[in-house]
Amino acid sequence: MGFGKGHHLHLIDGSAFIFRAYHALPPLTRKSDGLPVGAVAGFCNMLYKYVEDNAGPDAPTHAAVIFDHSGKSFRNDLYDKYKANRPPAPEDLVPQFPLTREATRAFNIACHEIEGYEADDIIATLACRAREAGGRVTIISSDKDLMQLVGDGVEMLDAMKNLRIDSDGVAAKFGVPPERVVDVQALAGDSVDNVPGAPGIGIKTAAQLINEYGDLETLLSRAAEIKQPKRRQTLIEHAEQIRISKQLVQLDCGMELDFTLESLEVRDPEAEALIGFLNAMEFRTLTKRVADKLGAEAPAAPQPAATEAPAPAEDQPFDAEKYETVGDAAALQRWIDLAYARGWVAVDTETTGLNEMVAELVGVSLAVEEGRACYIPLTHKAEASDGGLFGGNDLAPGQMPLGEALEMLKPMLEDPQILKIGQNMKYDMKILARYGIAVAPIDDTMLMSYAQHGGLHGHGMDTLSERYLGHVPIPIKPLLGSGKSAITFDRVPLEKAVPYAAEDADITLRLWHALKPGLHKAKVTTVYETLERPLVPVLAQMERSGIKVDRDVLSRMSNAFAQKMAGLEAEIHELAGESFNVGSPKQLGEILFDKMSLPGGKKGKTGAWSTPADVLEDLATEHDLPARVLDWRQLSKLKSTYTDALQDHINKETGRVHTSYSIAGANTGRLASTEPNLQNIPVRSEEGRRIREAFVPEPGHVLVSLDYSQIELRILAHIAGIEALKEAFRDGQDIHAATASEMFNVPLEQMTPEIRRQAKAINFGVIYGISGFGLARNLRIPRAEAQGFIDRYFERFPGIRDYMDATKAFAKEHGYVQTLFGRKIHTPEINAKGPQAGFASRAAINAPIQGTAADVIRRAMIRMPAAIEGLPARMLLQVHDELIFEVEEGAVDETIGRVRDVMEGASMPAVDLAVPLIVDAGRGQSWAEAH
DNA sequence: CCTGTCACG
DNA sequence: GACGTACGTGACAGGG
Repeated sequence: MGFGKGHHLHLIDGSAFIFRAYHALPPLTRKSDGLPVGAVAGFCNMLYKYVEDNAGPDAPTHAAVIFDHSGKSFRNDLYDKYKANRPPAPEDLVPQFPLTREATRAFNIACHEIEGYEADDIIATLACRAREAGGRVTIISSDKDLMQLVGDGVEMLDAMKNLRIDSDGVAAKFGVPPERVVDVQALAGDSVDNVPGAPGIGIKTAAQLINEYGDLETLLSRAAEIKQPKRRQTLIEHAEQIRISKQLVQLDCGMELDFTLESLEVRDPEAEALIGFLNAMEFRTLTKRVADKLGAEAPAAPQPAATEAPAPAEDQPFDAEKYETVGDAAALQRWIDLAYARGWVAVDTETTGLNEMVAELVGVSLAVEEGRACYIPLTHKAEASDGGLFGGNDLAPGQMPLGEALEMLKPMLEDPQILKIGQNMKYDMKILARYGIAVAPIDDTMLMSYAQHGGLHGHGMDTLSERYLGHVPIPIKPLLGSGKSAITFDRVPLEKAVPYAAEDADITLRLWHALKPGLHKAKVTTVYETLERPLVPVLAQMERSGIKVDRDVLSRMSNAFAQKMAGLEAEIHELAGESFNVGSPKQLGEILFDKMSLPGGKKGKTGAWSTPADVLEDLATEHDLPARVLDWRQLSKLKSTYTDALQDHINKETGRVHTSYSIAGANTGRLASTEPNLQNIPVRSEEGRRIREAFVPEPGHVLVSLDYSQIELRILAHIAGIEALKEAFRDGQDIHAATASEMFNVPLEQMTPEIRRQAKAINFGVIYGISGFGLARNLRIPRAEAQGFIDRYFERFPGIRDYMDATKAFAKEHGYVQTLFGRKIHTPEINAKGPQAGFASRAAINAPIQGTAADVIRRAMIRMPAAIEGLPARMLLQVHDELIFEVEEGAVDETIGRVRDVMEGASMPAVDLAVPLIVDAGRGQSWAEAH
């Protein structure tokens, strides 16, 4: 069969697969002989996933995996320094290269490489030929060098981000259409491949020039006309170098191939060959999975006798004596070389504080294997000779100059070939970003723990170290002291700082070894790789962006609140007949329940009166004093938590407020916002909502807010399979009114706000694991009546009860529940008896729903930087179902369009929801207007 | 440091 | 049959 119209060719960039697999996995070795096979294992898993993902209606008719041939390519003849700054492949990866070819053939997928050419050239030639023959092409790679091929039936697919890149995507990245990409690359050059380009010209400028002059040759021939003297000179001076650069980046579409397009036709895998190979590699899980899939029997694998020990026993004891203090360039270079030899390094930064937007770098520690770690002190202060309390500002001796050390570390920290391992890497990334270093790629032990043990325990370093290494880390407290006499880390003497700092990196590396295999065992690798790890750089960027807050607006509100509160306080004291602290529930309770003998008082655990708002609200119908207290409390809350406190969070340098998001804080997968919490800025009361007027855009910009409409109810409808709910959502109905209509037999056109309100409360109750008591309290109706509502609800939507029962049963059996994307939320209390059991079972019912919604918006956020690249728009905040952007005035509509597309399609392609996700958008000169 | 209260989704 | 319950967070003030 010839290749032609209607055919679809997939071209997989094999080398990219290998390197990704290699860095994504710990250094696995084959049990029987110690052959390193980690990259092969990852490669096979990726191929397997690829085959699974591409079995659908859009399946390719032809496919091939293309590899780079070892050795030099024809480009080295053009330019001897081409790719000269690439480090050699890691030692333990080299023997795995031929094995990946074998693996590809075992999957019965065509596999090619040609001496003297790079994979990109073979891919280019095949893509051109397939296009000429009238077929479609998908290139599975994220390599920007391949983007020049896109267009006219050729697309790219970034398998890691699950992102399709078409002409528009290329244009968004390079600012020019695909056919002009080489021109831009020739000008901008590429530091990774060592393509020189034109010095001082980056992608932005290059695109601008190309768009102005049409193409590179025209530009170079008319370079004399360029207005900016610098640019003009650069282009004239480096014309030859730019032409060579173009040859370097230009892919060869016309090379000779020793095989035909036809020969790439997709073939079914042959069970025997594939299983044979996997078994020989001793990949037990994958062998079994493939065998199940192909309906064949997994051969008896050489079973290791050992039981599955959770964490490998540590044979290297912790020994602070072995940690090295790095004080000069030669020593630092040795550690950098060690990192390159391994391909990974654990990194930890020491700073002057916990606030990454303010703290200054004090030192960096590295670890390359268990027990082998160093600390590079950089800005430790000398101890004062007179023994003064604060010491001087002179630097302690024996430290490398900060600039020199960072200059040496930067290439390694940014090298895509070196995996940087950290515990809570967002912190270190943010610190280093302020010194011009963009750390990547990363692994994060905190997130590895969260992905596999969310709900079981905390994920801080101390907890993890004790649990998985049996080692209590050196506490920081004695080093820094506390209270007034506390010092910052740069004042800690080196002999104490080194053991502490180096140990942190050592622990992190050991945790990585201990936790990495567990990801696969717990089947949460995808969760970690698609929902946790890629969020780190996205959040780091958002937090560094911050949001502008108008201090004057807040300050005026604070004053107004203070005045009103003073008035209320006087009234309250008058009504009470005595002066007391209105803010003390204890004292207030004594006034209300002892002195005035009002009913409904309850005492808390401490024996003090409890005075929550709902109790005061009941009393307020009869008495003025509790009514005034409620007003006072609202103002007090707004003032102390928002209008006062927010002002203290305005960063001196940026004039903006920078929250910090905990990725591993909430059990369900939600983020949590701290210092300050920008996820609980008031909105429900009119008075509180005005606080949002203080959140403003920069001049010439607009705040844009996009939020998911009813996302949790939609997910409930999908998960529990409630036909009536699904239909209502598909028809775009008012969901609470539709629920009310169904439950109370009221036609939609006769719906009253009161009936709708009750249905709304029930809908939310269901998400929370409804109880008659809870609903009764929320709606302020008798418990029996509330129970009647619930019974009727279950009758009309029987799928709900089934879902609740099934979820509880699953949790009881497995000890966890799952979201649609595979996130596990552990429910250790589910089998307890006593009141905890009730809590645990409601939490278990809620977790898949809340957690799936959290996963959806995480996916949207991870895709967002690519989606808005090139637009003058920044993502600033996330509030669970809402994303807030700051956008230049002219780009608002375009931004809303792109963001909405990403958000509404965020579940795809992993989960195809049975209901549409709908996103509402708003814009304005404040958050109040935009929301 | 714990508890109560209340802001958000 | 009684008991106690809506899910998930973080910040602040009071009080020991």
